[in-house]
Amino acid sequence: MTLRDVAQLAGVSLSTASKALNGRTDVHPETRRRVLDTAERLSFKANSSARALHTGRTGTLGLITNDLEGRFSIPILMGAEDAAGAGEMSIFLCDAREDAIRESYHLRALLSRQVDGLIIVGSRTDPRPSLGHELPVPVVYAYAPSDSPEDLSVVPDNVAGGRAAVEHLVSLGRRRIAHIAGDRSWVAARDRVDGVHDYLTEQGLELAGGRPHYGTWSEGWGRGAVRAVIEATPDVDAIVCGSDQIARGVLEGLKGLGRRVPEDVALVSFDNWEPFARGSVPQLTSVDMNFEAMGRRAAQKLFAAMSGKVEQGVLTQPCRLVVRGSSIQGA
Amino acid sequence: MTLRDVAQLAGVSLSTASKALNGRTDVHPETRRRVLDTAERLSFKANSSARALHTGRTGTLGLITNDLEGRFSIPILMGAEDAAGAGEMSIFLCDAREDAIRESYHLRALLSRQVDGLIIVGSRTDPRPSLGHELPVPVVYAYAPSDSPEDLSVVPDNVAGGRAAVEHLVSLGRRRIAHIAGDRSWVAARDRVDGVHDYLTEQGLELAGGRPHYGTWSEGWGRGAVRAVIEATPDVDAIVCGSDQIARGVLEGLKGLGRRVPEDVALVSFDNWEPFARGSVPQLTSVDMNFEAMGRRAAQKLFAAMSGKVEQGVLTQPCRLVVRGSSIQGA
DNA sequence: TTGTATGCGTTATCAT
DNA sequence: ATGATAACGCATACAA
Repeated sequence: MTLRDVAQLAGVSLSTASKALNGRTDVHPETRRRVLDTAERLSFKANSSARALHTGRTGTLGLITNDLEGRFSIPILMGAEDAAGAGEMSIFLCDAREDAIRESYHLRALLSRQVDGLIIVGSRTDPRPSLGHELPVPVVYAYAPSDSPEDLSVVPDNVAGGRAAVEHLVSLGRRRIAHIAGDRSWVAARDRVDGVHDYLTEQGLELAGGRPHYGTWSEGWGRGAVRAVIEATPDVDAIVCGSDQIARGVLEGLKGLGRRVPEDVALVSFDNWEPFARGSVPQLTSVDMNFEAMGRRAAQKLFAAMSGKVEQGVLTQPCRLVVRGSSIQGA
Repeated sequence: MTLRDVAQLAGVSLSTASKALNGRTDVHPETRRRVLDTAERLSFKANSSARALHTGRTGTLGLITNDLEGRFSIPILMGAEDAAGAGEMSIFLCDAREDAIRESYHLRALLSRQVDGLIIVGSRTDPRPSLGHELPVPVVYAYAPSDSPEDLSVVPDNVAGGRAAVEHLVSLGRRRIAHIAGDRSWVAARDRVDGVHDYLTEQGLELAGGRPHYGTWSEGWGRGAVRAVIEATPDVDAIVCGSDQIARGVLEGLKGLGRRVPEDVALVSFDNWEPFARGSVPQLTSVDMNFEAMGRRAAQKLFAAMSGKVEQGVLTQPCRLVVRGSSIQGA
């Protein structure tokens, strides 16, 4: 099924058929209708290799991801699909599995496929090595920013997320707030801590126990840490947890200690990973990273760069507090 | 950077350069080396649109998925990447979001991009509508089988998985085994029940309480159901749970009832979704669906079909029991 | 063994 | 308004 067939059946020349299908001017309305009709009838779709060969644009994006479970990359992919609009763009998804060799391998393959742009998704918000500035197509880094200020990156605003979490608790009248955080070596953990600390300081408050408790991103850490927190500051009335998984551990620990959530201790966590956040009793109030919006934004910036509007630096994507039963009774 | 440039710098003609790079015979070793060297030096990669236009093969696969979180599709994608071998294939990932309109839309787009084959991933193992047999490229259905016997599908062997789960419990000496299953309307739930039932019957045993307990795929269902089970059959010494999430609820419920796991009651579940299976205390013994192997298999079958070896029917992919602390002390 | 010439399906330029 | 024709970059049949 080629354009030639369509042209023949419509009784026009190849070039007229092309113009008609591409919505160009200088083609009689009647002729255009006839061409469109026959194309529809034959369910003709232009061969995109041929088109790409001529136009130099393939209408494809490369998405290289490094998060093994696709927890970030699938929503980001969906956002990018949306941003592209009526399916003008198709996306190659490659999994680099945190391996630089594999990543550069995928990179070469994608460039050879003449993708129009690249989105690089990391597994944590710590800066990652830049792919360099010699690439023939624009690149946007998502979730993990590039370590080069000349690149463009989109990352979640974890500091604002931390503020939002603790602001919510304060607005509920809680004042003795502890923070059981994630892994100190992760920027995300420290950013969240910073946001919490900033807001408390502004309000003339401070963390129960005077400092955050760093650990690991696990339920086990939450279970263990909450014992220490309750022991050190028995009057604590709220806990900010570094992730939903930590919160699940904290919740379990609090039950074991006879504290009710949210009556005695309110909980707010991060990620809003629904299987975890909505599986517990009570469900978790959590700060959502807005991955899909991040994907949309990344793709939009990519399109902008493709049309010449290059931008640099790190853009932050607002987070969104989702309130559930762990912080408000009856929610 | 085109082949012409490479040829020019290597001092040969276009066609000689092409032959040299494509490893064809009838080219002087010395000449080939010179061409390969210059290609390497210029980091030349053939324009795949041009190649595709000529050969009719794009070296791309389309993967249309319907599972929102990418829990199935990412491992399946990885498996397919592996099966393709040294990165010969790139994969378009499209998310149809359980929407037939969107699916057919992606389908059209992928066909217009001349993908060499298609993998269609569903969100549950119930049969799904076939895309038809008029497609110009081979299709393999993964996880959710096609409802047409003329198509080729690869699905997890949930019946064998159910057998494996209960066989493990019986081998540990458990005899009063209950089954808190998932949603009865899902084939996966019924298959797992069937496997459990078959093995028990073979062994002259039967389920504690005489029948499985169907519900929903949630922690909440597990929490509630386990109370009823313990009440009805207080001497139960093992429970097969329809999913890891159900098992998490069951585990929590058992603790509330003062039963120890695994000493009093052993637990086996399905999915081996690590964040859940490894987050609890004890960790969950679980039946893994082997998604990555499923992806490899699907891709292999696709490649076979692409080279003429068409197959039909539903292939089952073996599951794998992962033993952890919920069934064996000290594990 | 090497080079010349042709075609893949499309778009774009230029006559008509 | 329409149509002939030349690219796009590569692979191959065929001539040298």
